[in-house]
Parts: sequence; structure tokens; C-alpha cells
Amino acid sequence: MTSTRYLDIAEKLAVEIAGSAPGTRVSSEPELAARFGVGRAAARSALQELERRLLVRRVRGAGTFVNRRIDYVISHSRPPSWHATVEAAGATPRSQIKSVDRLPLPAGRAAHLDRPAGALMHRVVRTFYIDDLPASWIEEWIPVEVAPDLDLALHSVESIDLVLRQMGRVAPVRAWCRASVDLPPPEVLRGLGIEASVPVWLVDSVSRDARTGQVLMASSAWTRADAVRVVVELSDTVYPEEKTCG
Amino acid sequence: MTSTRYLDIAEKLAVEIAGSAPGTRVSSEPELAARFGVGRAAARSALQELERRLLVRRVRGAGTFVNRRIDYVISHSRPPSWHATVEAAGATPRSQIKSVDRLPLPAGRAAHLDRPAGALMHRVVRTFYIDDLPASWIEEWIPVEVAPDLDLALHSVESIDLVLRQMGRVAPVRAWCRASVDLPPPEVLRGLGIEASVPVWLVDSVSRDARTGQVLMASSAWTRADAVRVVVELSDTVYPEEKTCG
DNA sequence: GAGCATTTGTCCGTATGTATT
DNA sequence: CAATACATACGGACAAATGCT
Repeated sequence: MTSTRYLDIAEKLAVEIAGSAPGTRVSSEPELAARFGVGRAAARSALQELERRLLVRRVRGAGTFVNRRIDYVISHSRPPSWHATVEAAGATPRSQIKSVDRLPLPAGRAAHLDRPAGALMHRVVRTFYIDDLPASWIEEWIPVEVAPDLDLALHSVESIDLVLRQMGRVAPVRAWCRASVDLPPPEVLRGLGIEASVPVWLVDSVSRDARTGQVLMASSAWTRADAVRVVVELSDTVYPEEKTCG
Repeated sequence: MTSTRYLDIAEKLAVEIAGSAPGTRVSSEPELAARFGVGRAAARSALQELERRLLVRRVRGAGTFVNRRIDYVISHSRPPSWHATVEAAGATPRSQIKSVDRLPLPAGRAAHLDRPAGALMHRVVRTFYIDDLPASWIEEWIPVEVAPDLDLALHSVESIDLVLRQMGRVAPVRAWCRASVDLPPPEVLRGLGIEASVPVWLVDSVSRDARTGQVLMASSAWTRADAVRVVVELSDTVYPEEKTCG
């Protein structure tokens, strides 16, 4: 005997919720315990297994709900847009500026920003939401000379991209990026409303001006893997025949 | 009072094991329960928290051990090599061919392989190990005309890359790839020795001949996130000034 | 190979804390 | 405030895998 009844229950529930809309309520632990004739511990384990599979989201005091997971594709061929991506998935996007500071560039950032450590930078921290749930925490570093009054402008305009285009007269494009799954620092954990450890994406990016190639921004985005399925795509290489210019 | 003693214990242990070598034994559940004056449940929760953080690996009947996690960088600038990557991290790599078949190309694969569905292909399934632990499960599809006797050659030579270079007279390079974190099918879960759900990378790749651009191979690699930290790097864009030819 | 102690995995019942509704 | 639901924790029990004798 395998004596893993909680996995059997999880399997049954996984099939049942496969056809349910995101946000649908899942039976509570006591309900499942009664239905399957097990203790609350086994029912709880089954729901936790579904949570590990990113199929449900559990909220203390509220219940267990079918999870929504959004695809976010990173590639050179498509410009990054949180709002467009979330809306395309049928959910409601929202972003909020947590802080805007002027700080000297930390040494760890200098390599990506083409500027010496200590140079004066704007540091913007934002949180991105899906259906009012914090899903992504982003820290962005922008040289002050690119847009000297960025901090003031962000009081009226929310989009950094827009401000840079208008005030900085530049066209930011994602030039480089590195994605992985990591353990976030405590500040980020709090910002994302995470208590125990769940997988979180870390995407480091550098934006350049499309015309001059000047570095405009370096950012680190921490994104909950249970809310967003990040997909990184390396574009197809050009064949040698097409690469040679002459 | 926040009665989360297990998180306090986990934090203490995390600091303690931070300086330990991979493979070092961690105290057992009963030992921790006695040491911190808690029940076995709390001690167990603490170790499970460390497991979620990918800091330890737990084996039933054996114990809890400090985990080793290897960086695997995917980018256009570096050729993929499991053995080199694992050895660079100070661990022992190993690979094993699970099966070699001749099968018609499934419809889902046709798009990446530049061949019609139903075309005859080699299908090679391999498992990659780190220190004798299964870490990666790879399915590779190669058109038979690229290397007609691939299946026979693999009896004596382990490396597909080598066989293609010698028999197929081609130079395979990674042309395209897409990486994310997903739920593996049951066959893969068994192959990786996974019971409950843990995060697993899925990396789909296409290799082409460096000279002709011909598609040589399409593969899907499932890799345990607790064993390998996959890092996908999008190379920096070329500036417009450099891109224009002539 | 058989037997044994150790260790983790599963499960029970019960109780209390805490957040949500 | 009350009811609900999840989070934590206790003690106890047995199963299953491992490693050693």
C-alpha cells in the first residue's frame, strides 16, 4: 500500500478545478476531510500539494481559490508591457510607485549602467498587481542626467517609459536581460506579501536608447512564480549566409 | 505573539548551514525537537522550510543534507555543456541514455524541426546526474537523414554532439531556446525521482548546423530547480550604428 | 540475506492562534 | 461580535526507505 491518500485527493481535485475559472472557491479543509473520510491533516496536505503545483492560492481566514497564472514572455522581438500582458490574460493590472529617491549608484549596479559607482541616480521602486494582488516588485535605476526631473514628473505621470520619452527625448528598448529563480531579500518578501518561501523570478534588465545605444535604465524585477509564468526566449540565430554583409 | 517558532528555527539553521559544505548532514527532526524544546511537527516544518528555500535536500530513511545548487547559464555566447558546467561547480557529472527509438515526428514538434509531422526521427531520452542524483531529463529529436545510424553509434559513443559531428558532418549550435518553470508529465517526474511537486525548469531548444543553418535537433530538457539554477541571458542588442551594413 | 536502529513520510485527533468575512 | 478558514503546534502511531550489523 502506498498510504499517500493526500496525493490521491490532490489528483482528484486537480482534475475538478482544471475546468474552473480563476478565483473559484475550492472546498475547505474540513469539507474535504468529511468528503474523503480522512482527518484534517490529509485534507490540508492535499490542498498544500495543489498550492505547490501553483493550481490554487490559499488565504488565511478566507479560503482556497483557483489560481490564475499569467504568461509573461521576454524576448528581443516584443517590447515589455505589464499592463498589456495582464490585460491580454483577462485580468486587471495595476501599478503603484512605492518610493522615488536620488541615490549614489551602488558598486554592484555600476557594471550594467556604464557609469562609475557613486554617480547620482534616480531609484524608483514600484509594485505591480494582478487583480489587486501584489505580483511583482521592481527596482529601477536611472541616471539623473537622462531625465533630471524624473522624480517630480512621476507625481503626475505614472509611466517611467512615457516620462523618459517626453522629458529625456529618448526611446527606451530592452537591450539585455538575465532571468532566473532566486530567494528574494526580506524587503521584497514583504512587498510581495510572502510569508513562507515560494519560488520567485528575478529578472535583471538594461534598457538603452534605440537611436544612440546610450544606457537609460537598469532594473531588477522580483516576480511571484505562482502569479506569473515567465518565459524567456532566445531569438533564432541568423544564418551565416544572411549575417555577412557584403 | 506570532507563534511561528518553526520559522525562527529555520532562520537559525539557515545561518548555521550557510558555511557548511554540500552533503553535510543536518540534525534530524527528533534532535532539533529536543534542542529547541518543540514537538516533532515544528522541527519538521523548519526543515521543510529550508527545503523550500533549496538549502537542504531530504531523503527518507537517510536524513537531511546541505544542498548543492549549480548555475547553468544559457546564452548565445556560450555553447551548452552539462559535464563542463557541473565540473566547474566542483561536482561529478554523469549521463545515461535511457532509450533510443525511431518514431514518426509528433505534430507538436513539427514547428521547431522544419519537417512535416510523421517524418521519421530518432528520439533519444537521456538522464543527467549531479553526484549520482538525477537532475535533468532530456528528450531529443533528430531527423534520421541527419545521422542515419545514430542509434547504432550511441552504443559505443555517448555524446550525441560528437556523433553528429563525425557521422553527420555538421557542427550543431544552439539556435533558439525557450525556458520557463513548469509541471512535468508523470514520466519525467519518475525519471527525476520526484514524489511531491517541486519547481522544475523546462528548456526547449533547437540546434542548427553552424554552416548551413539546417535544423539538426529539437529537444526538451526538464531540470530540477533544486539542483540547478538556470540563468537565461539575452545578449545585448547591437546598436543601430553597428547594425547597418554599408 | 536477515535483522535492527535511524530517519523521514504519512496520518490521526485535538487545541489554539489569527486573519477574513 | 460571531462564524469561518487557514496556520501552527502538540502527542502519538505506523509505514517505508536507508544504512549498518
